[in-house]
Amino acid sequence: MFKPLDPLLHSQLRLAVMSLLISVEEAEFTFLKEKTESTAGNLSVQLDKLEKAGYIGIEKSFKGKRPLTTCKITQVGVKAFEAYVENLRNYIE
Amino acid sequence: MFKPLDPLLHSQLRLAVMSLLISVEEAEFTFLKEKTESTAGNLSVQLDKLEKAGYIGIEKSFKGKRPLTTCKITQVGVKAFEAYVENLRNYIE
DNA sequence: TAAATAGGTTTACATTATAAACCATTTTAT
DNA sequence: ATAAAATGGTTTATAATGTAAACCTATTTA
Repeated sequence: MFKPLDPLLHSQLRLAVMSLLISVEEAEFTFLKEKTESTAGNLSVQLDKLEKAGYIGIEKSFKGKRPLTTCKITQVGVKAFEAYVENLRNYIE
Repeated sequence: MFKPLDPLLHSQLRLAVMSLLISVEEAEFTFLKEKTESTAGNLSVQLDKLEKAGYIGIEKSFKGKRPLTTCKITQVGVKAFEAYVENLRNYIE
């Protein structure tokens, strides 16, 4: 009935990030920060967790002279997100 | 876009409890415990929080000689649950 | 009458989330 | 030239949260 909800995804900010990343090729740190209206610190920490879980990939480069962090959802991440949503439905429908 | 998710409802166990209570006249502690597969301690704590928020009402009585705790969702609780679900949709759809 | 069960509550602990503080560099203003 | 502000983040300290273990009272069973 109530399947466990992946704790990594059952977090407002991480869920918002995954929600953004699932519908886009890739996204920059600042884009995610604006869309989620989070602080940089919080976002940084949560992106790390998602990366360590293998849900997203993070690439660091430069845009001009400025550092640039680019995020991309992985196949593992897509699967996890879909499973989470599926499980969640049992709670809210 | 991403409206804040009521922290009181964005918790696996509390959400499961609310999900059960919303579709039933009232429910006993032991019923909720079985359906949610939670420990009694955890359930007790979470029910307290829901009650303090005014999302549920808790009545204590006796069934025969045994203590009986009965829970019932309030109108405030119903509203909060519906708002939560509505907000959540932006994250998962 | 001792032990097990029922129906919980309290509390201690571990995990988590969050923002404040920080860092390196770059741009703008003076 | 240089001080001040802005950019693009990361680290870390603290608060808040979730959870189960330990506990409690009463009842039933052996």
